[in-house]
Amino acid sequence: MATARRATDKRRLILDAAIRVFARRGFHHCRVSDVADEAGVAYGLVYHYFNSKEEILNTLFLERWQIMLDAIAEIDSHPELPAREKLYRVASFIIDSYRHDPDLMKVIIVEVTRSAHSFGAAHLETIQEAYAGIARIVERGREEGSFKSDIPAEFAAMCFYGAIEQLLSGWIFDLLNEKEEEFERAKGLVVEAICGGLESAPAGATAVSG
Amino acid sequence: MATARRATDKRRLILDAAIRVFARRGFHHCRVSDVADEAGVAYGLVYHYFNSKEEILNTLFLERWQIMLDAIAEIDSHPELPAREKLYRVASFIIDSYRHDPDLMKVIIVEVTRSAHSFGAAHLETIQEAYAGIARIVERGREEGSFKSDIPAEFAAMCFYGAIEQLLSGWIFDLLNEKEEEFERAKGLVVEAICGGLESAPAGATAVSG
DNA sequence: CTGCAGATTGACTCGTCAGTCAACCGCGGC
DNA sequence: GCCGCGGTTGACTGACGAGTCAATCTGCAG
Repeated sequence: MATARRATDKRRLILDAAIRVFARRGFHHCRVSDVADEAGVAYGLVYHYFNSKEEILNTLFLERWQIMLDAIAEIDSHPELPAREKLYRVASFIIDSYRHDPDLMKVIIVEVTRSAHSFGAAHLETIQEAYAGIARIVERGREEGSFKSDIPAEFAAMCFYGAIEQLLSGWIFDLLNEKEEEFERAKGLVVEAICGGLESAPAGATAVSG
Repeated sequence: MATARRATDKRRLILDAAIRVFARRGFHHCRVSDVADEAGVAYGLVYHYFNSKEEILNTLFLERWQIMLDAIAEIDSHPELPAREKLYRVASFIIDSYRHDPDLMKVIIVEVTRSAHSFGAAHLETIQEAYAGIARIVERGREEGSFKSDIPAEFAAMCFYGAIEQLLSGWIFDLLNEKEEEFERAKGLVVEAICGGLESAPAGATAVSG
């Protein structure tokens, strides 16, 4: 199996190199040879493991997105948790994903999630599943009475996800500080902003969780 | 002046054609000849009015973004308006921009605002001015006491803008209904979600004071 | 009518890659 | 020691598309 092992390693090597190269130069602005060079591998080998440049990006996206979908489903599978806590965990997961592998998240967001042409369109349904997962959490919050019923769950989910993606964009574009504490702080703040709202509660009704 | 007039017309013709073509196929997936054809103009004329394909997109972006920056500043210049009303007007302006010219907004968002490579990076400062403008509104809300002080204004601005951009993306990607009523409804909902929060305000919770 | 200046044309150039392919290696089996 | 078969190599091709440019047109001024 030593052979099989090594073959797998090279494939992984190429994928990891692609993450770095795509993150650095962007999918459209880099050459397949850049990926091969970064991986320390011959040009042709890339085409031994992948049918096209696009397939590399598709692989990276699907691999990672599925992990996120599973995480969201797992978080929502605890009936005892309040909706706000669930959303906090979702925000945590996404922000930690960025913290742990910023290049990969950058590639996924910039090249797929936010790219209406080619990749965004191709993976539209997969992307939507994340919104749907978040919407399910909000829906439960509505059912249990902790969330308002006049904001549709799907709508709330898009606002929540949009806010988080904007934060990630802030880090990606270097508009936000990437210090460790900032990540932790952002988790709490984004949940407070979306769940608690920006307005101060006149009658002193702002709930604080955590 | 007849000559100058016609020259201007052709330039505008090319810009408008570019909006349609960029929106339909994406900046990277269309040829300069597509733009020329769409404008009903010879290939070379595009290069008479613009130095490069990129310059066309830059022109479109700067033109429109400045209008938005002015609108935000104008909205914020009314001291008598409460912060929530100001944010409502900002949301209105952006959503109406999309309603009025979806192709242009699609191009700006997909190709510039959400494109970390090339265009997004090039116009980073200009884009940031919009966040700053919204942050200024939030800051005033904090000062006048209607907004919480524990969420930084810049952070709140990014959440607000992110939520709106996500909605526009929903329309762009055809995830959301483009009916007239939906646009109006979305304006109110997004402001309610961000300002009022998702949580229903139950009696008696700890108030956070700052 | 003539000539100039700017507008307009579109065939052509030229660099750039994505993807191909024929040859080459190295290891495991016989 | 030889064979065969994945794994590996990188020079090459073919398409494509941005940008150039010399020729042509058009309208006006003298």
